[in-house]
Amino acid sequence: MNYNEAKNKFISTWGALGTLWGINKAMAQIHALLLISPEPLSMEDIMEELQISRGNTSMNLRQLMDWGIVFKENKMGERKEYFTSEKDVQELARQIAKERSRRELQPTIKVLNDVSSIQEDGTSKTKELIRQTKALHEMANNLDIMVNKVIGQESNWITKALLKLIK
Amino acid sequence: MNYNEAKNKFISTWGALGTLWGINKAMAQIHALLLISPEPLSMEDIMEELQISRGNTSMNLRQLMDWGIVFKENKMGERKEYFTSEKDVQELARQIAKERSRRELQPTIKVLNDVSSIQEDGTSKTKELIRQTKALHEMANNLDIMVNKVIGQESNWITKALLKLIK
DNA sequence: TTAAACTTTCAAAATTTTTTGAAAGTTTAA
DNA sequence: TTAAACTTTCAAAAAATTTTGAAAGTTTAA
Repeated sequence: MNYNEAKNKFISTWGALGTLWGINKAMAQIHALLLISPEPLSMEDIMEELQISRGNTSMNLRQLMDWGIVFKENKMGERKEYFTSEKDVQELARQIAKERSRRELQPTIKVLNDVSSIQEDGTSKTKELIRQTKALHEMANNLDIMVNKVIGQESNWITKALLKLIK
Repeated sequence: MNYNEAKNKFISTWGALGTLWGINKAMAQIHALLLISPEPLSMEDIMEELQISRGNTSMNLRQLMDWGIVFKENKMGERKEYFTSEKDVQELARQIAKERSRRELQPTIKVLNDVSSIQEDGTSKTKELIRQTKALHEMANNLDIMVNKVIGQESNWITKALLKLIK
């Protein structure tokens, strides 16, 4: 496998994987491309490399910036905007964990809390609803605590967390 | 909020959340419905409750069974098939973690390994591709080890893992 | 100012995913 | 056997998501 084959394989795998996680292909591929690019890339560069339209590129870059994993960069003396991604994969994971907690875990915990707090009425279906949503609430909450522990940790956390879990 | 409001809120939230994770709405909602149902439900019950077609119900039940989180049950003296979900949420999480590792993490690790093993050629772009895919490989691998630790653990693991991480 | 060089927006088109429902398949009881 | 009671399959329809590209918007240099 030479450089170009490897690059294409990585970008397309990352795209497919994104799809599996509810992230669209273009967004995941732009991220993959920036991640392995030693230099910042312009919108033209990205469009050209991935064969996607200007609008698509613009919108997905914006989303990646909202996620806090891609940044604008300006080269001095140039009007054009360039983009880089977060290069430290631990920091990348931390940022993604943080955003997913904020966007998904926290709203879920809220709903589970509301639902599990309904008035017990003695029927088995109400009992079961309360029991199960309470259990899910507790689990989601513990997960969120774990995620936050990990977010607030210095670099190399994944290795450290692993060690703690193993022993 | 009464029982029906709570039930509907839970089912529709679970559906929306599934969508965010690449699981279709019907599948997530069938799962939610079974999770809070004290009794096993038939296909008719599910179709009726969620207002979805027979084909849709059949296909999604099959997927949930492939995931190992929904089971067929036969009531004696009845030909109809009934379905229940895994009720223990820790076991549920364990099963989901196991399947996601098998379906997503392991293939990803394989590709990252292949891509990061290309021949170094002294160019900065090759160096960066190797460096970044190696870092991702290491991270994916550590995650997989963590997941497997956790899968192989007895019930209540999430609380235990949490305690270990906190101290 | 103006206009060139860029980026963003958004309605429409393309694509992908999900859902439907009827036909085909299966199982069981008689 | 047959037929009733079910479930599964799958092509077509519907729905949801993604992508396009041109027009509108913005910024900078002169």
